[in-house]
Amino acid sequence: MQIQHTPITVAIIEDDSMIRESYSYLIANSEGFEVVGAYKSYEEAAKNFLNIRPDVILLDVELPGINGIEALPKIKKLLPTVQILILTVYENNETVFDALSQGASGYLTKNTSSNKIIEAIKEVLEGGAPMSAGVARLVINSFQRNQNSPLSKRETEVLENVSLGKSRRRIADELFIDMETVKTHIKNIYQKLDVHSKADAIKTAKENKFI
Amino acid sequence: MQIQHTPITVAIIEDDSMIRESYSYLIANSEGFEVVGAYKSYEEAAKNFLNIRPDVILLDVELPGINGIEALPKIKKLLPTVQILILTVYENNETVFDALSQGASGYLTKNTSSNKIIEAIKEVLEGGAPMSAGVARLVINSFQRNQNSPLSKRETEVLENVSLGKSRRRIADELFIDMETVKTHIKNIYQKLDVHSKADAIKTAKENKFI
DNA sequence: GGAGTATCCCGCAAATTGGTGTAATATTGT
DNA sequence: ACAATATTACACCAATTTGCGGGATACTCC
Repeated sequence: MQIQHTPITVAIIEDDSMIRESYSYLIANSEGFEVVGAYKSYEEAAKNFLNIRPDVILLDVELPGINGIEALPKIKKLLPTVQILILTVYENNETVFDALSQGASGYLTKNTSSNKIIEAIKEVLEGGAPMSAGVARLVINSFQRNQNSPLSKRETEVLENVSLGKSRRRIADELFIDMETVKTHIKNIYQKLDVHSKADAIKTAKENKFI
Repeated sequence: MQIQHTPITVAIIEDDSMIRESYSYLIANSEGFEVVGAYKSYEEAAKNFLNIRPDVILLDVELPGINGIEALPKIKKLLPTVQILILTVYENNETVFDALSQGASGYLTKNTSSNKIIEAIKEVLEGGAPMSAGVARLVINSFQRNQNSPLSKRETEVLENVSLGKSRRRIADELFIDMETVKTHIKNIYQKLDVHSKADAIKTAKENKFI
């Protein structure tokens, strides 16, 4: 029941006309919101973006022509300050992380309820990052270390430095130990991980979240 | 208004008795929830954990003795399936990422409203990852690439592979190009980033989110 | 007391790295 | 269509790094 001096302007890019229109209807009928564009492809949207300048864009991933992920950086280039919310059925690792790394500020799956979408639009404009539960868990899991690492604390530290591209000499200097010690640690790391090279050690360690 | 056959059991570790008791009261008076322990330190909690086995733990970061971050892996070891929610005033990068990498399943700041805390407990048990808006944004920002990278697509690809510890030969093989080409790319990368070594290139690129 | 961790030492062959050039072809933006 | 970038490739060189083999001392935790 608050007075909105300037309504929040929203654009939608979604190829399914049913979904597109239902979102349009939902948002247009929410107090303080205005739908300033609804398009079925990035190409169609791009023609009008510079005139309409929405605050928030709801973006589908599976689109004809340029898909949502590819569209993200292009949109950001045209409208650097716009907040982009992904709205899709895809909830697999790769799509989520690609979208986030390309500049999405939020990620909702299509089973999200109407009022949660409205909430999400408000939240993203207040500096939040709305995510569906499953997406949030994916994201958080990506940070979690394996608690059962076979590597000791020091070994983990050494391998982390190796993964930053540092040479043994440099690691030794930074950890205030002898290069021979670093050598021994790496030798032991290789043995524990059953690998025979830097690259394989980093790969195995990352896959198992030891580093 | 649904029937809870087995209430959700919650434990709280929080040194401020005011806050601890107010959370206890709040949760104990919510339908379907039971507070099975409220402690002012990890040490105190650890004595009782194996008997009470809560579903969810609300954990403060600033604690006397072992702090919340250090307590996380210890709790996980005692109770591998428990869901831990961090509840704190700290919202800086380091604390958030430390907590998540040590196994926290959610991160709430202390200005979170009562019913949002109850929501968060439910959410985390349903496989979600409740976060305050600011924390969510921190987490999402950590994924975002810099859109103004001076590196070309191929150069970025090469540098990513370098950062995985791969040798030039191996990168060449995997990208189906000559090793000399990889060398040229690396040469150009060094020039663009104004560095003279692998480690510095990776460091600069990561700091600026080029990779 | 034994297992694991952390530290340091030696030697050696093979591979990798970083620097200096040059240059053809392809792609992209205006 | 032109200019700038990007991508590809080649040559020569010195220095450094890497991975593997062996062995040693000391400290901690259970």
